Amino acid sequence: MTGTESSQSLDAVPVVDALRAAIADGEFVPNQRLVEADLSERFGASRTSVRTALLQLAGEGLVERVQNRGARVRAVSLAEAVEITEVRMALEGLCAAKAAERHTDADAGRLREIGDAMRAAVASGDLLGYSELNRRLHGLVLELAGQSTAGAILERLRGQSVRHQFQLAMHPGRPAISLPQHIEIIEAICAGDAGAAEAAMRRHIRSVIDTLPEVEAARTRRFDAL
Amino acid sequence: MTGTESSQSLDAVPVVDALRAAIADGEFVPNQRLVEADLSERFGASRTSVRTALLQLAGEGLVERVQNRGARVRAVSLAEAVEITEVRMALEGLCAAKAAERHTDADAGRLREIGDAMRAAVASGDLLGYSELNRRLHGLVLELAGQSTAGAILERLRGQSVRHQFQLAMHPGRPAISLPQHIEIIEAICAGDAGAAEAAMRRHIRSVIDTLPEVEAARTRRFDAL
DNA sequence: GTCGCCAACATTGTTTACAATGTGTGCGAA
DNA sequence: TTCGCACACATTGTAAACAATGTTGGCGAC
Repeated sequence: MTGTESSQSLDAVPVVDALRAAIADGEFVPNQRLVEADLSERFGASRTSVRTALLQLAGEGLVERVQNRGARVRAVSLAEAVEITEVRMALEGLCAAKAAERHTDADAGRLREIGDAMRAAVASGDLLGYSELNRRLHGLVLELAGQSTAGAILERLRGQSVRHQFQLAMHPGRPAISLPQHIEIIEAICAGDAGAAEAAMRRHIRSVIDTLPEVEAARTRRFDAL
Repeated sequence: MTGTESSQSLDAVPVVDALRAAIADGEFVPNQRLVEADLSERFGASRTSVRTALLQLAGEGLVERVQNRGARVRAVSLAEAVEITEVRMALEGLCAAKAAERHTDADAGRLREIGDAMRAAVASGDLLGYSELNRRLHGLVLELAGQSTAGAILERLRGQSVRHQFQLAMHPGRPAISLPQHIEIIEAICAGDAGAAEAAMRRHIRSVIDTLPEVEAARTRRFDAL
């Protein structure tokens, strides 16, 4: 008895959401096998529900399936994380440009609000708070862009690279680099300069890409130390 | 062939492919209901297989499903087609830049070969041939880019907008506009100029976006004439 | 005549049992 | 010992029956 069952089962939450959350939270590590029968018991759902959930998550790129050999949590390599982030660069660049064209004065206020909060978080060394604000900023840009297609794709990609992204936020010295980039993005959008907004967003994400290898190196060092 | 065909769709491989092809070929029109039992008989498969296929195609954005009310072919509006093409612009721009950086001399030969064939097709008024060459060019750029993430996304988007794209190829006067753009893309990639390749690709797809409303207008006119 | 309700139908969602496939293990022979 | 082979186990894939849900048409009341 895992004891977690009474609270979360009762299938109030669809299996697919529970599984996605479990993977995102790291309860299942990359390459871990996902046996249908086990998950069925874990979530108190039928094997069919688990099966369809696995199908869907395979479509989202969170799990890998091979015929007659089951599913496992997909491990995204550094190279794949770079690829994913390059796609994000292109797509979020597009969204930043659109946001610059479409935003209202009220939207500008919301953007600057996040910018101010970011400055405060960095000043006080609140890494988790800054990480959360980072999510909110990128999310708001996406919302202002009104690009549902790009938005859906970015959401999926975020799920795939959530582990790498999280490590990034904790990388030493990272906020000092990314804060001015964020401010630059916000100001370009508020100024209604689509070209500048796209360029600023791309510069920002390019620097993320350049930092990914360091994050990976730090992770492997930590792993080797065990 | 960025393909590496969905090695994750092991449930009902034949059914899902057959259904996808049927939708792409227009055998099922947008908004047409897809009743599981009917499809089951149509493809000689069990209802379960059809069901998982529908699940997967819903994930690919080709069909829409509402709880307890079944599935239907997703109709992509003009606005959605524009959004999709804007995403394609960003992603294919990225791929063009990568292709410029990574291509070999042999690759350049293949690119120019397609370019020459395109000139010939336009000169002889071979619309279908030109349309096919267009597909091959974009596919080759994608292959040279070696971006499997972007490739998979673009493949999905192509499936969603295949109808609009096809109409586009038949649009009068279109080849005269797109041919020099294609040549420009090819030359920029062969020159190894990533920035120019990306810019050329984006200009090309921007012009596709600008043409989409006309195509839609022509389509509705043809529809009204019936 | 129209509105609302109820019952029959059509269709999807879920559970269960069964078949097919892949994997590992132990036995026997060279 | 070690290699092959066959059998048993674990796991996934498929099918069919059953339950739940939404839809449609008709009947009666106002």
